[in-house]
Amino acid sequence: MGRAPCCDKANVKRGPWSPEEDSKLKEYIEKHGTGGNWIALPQKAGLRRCGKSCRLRWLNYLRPNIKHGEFSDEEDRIICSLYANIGSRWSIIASQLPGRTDNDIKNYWNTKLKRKLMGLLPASHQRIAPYQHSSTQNPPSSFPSHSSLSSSIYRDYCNNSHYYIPAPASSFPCLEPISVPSSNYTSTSTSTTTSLPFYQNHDPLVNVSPMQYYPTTDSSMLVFGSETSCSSSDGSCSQVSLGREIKQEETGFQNFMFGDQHMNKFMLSQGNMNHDGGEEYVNQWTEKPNGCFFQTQQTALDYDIEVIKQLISSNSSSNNSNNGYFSIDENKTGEKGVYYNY
DNA sequence: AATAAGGGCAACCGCCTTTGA
DNA sequence: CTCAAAGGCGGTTGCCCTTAT
Repeated sequence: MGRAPCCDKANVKRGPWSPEEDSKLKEYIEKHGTGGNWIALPQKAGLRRCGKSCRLRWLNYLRPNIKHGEFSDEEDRIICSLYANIGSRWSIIASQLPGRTDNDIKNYWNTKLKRKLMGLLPASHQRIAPYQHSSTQNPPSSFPSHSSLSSSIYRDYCNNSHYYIPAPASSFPCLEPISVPSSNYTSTSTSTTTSLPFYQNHDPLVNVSPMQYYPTTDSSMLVFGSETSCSSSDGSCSQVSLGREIKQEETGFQNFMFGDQHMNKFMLSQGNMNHDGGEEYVNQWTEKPNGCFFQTQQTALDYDIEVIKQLISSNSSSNNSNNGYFSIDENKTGEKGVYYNY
């Protein structure tokens, strides 16, 4: 026994929208709004369409300020950065690109950008990270300090130093912090569209999914690695681990374990200007009693194109219906979360 | 010129989440 | 608190156009 259909499929028109239908829908919404009820809208607007279809048509095509056409390098960069961190969360990615719809970005990624990354970028244009360890090397035994990693790498990358081979202008110039609207992620967030800096989890010791980034009740922190649901009454939280487990022996800072894939590090962070106008790099990792790491400052947004490539590869080879990026394992529960302030 | 193959994109499908009665 | 309806989202499909043979 399946779910009841949202509309009478036999009596609704499907397929491409005609200009007449477009103008009817547009006119109706401009005059009356959506009324908060898409299901009832088509009838009121005199359309023989499913409400969902109307919604999609409006959101993806008819609503004002929709941008169509070529994506800029800047947009490419943002898409890649976010994809590297959160995977195919198109609506979130779209929220960072004014005028672009999730559908647009999804199509663009699947048809062009992915190919661009996988096929057109010559190896010589891909970044060579100085800290990238070989598979025979032992991973760092302890959590690294900031100075050895993010900030210097970021500067080097931006300056096209010997650590990095300059990328073509059309690929990925120096990256900058990206924020995501907090309202998307947790019931503890406000309804405003305040943006939160968007960080990759670096804690190798926990069962982690970079897709999870929740503002906590402490507004200065983000929690990674676990889906946190807090009951409104007592404030207690249960956490459901969503990521695939990271093997203990693969706990190097720059190496995540996603399924069977080693992932080179990538990171997003936030610059902090000091009084001299220069950037201040004071990343400090502090382990809390509960095993969570806190980073007090971080300055670089950085990722390795290999990360994206491997994500693409793992996606395409995965049988997981959940887009192959991260599977939700609801049977796993954990107490650990990783907190970052910003 | 005809046809096949590939690419691009709008639209649909179905699942999950949210909302409100 | 429960449950159904609606909204939202990501994955997939299928049509149309372009390019290659």
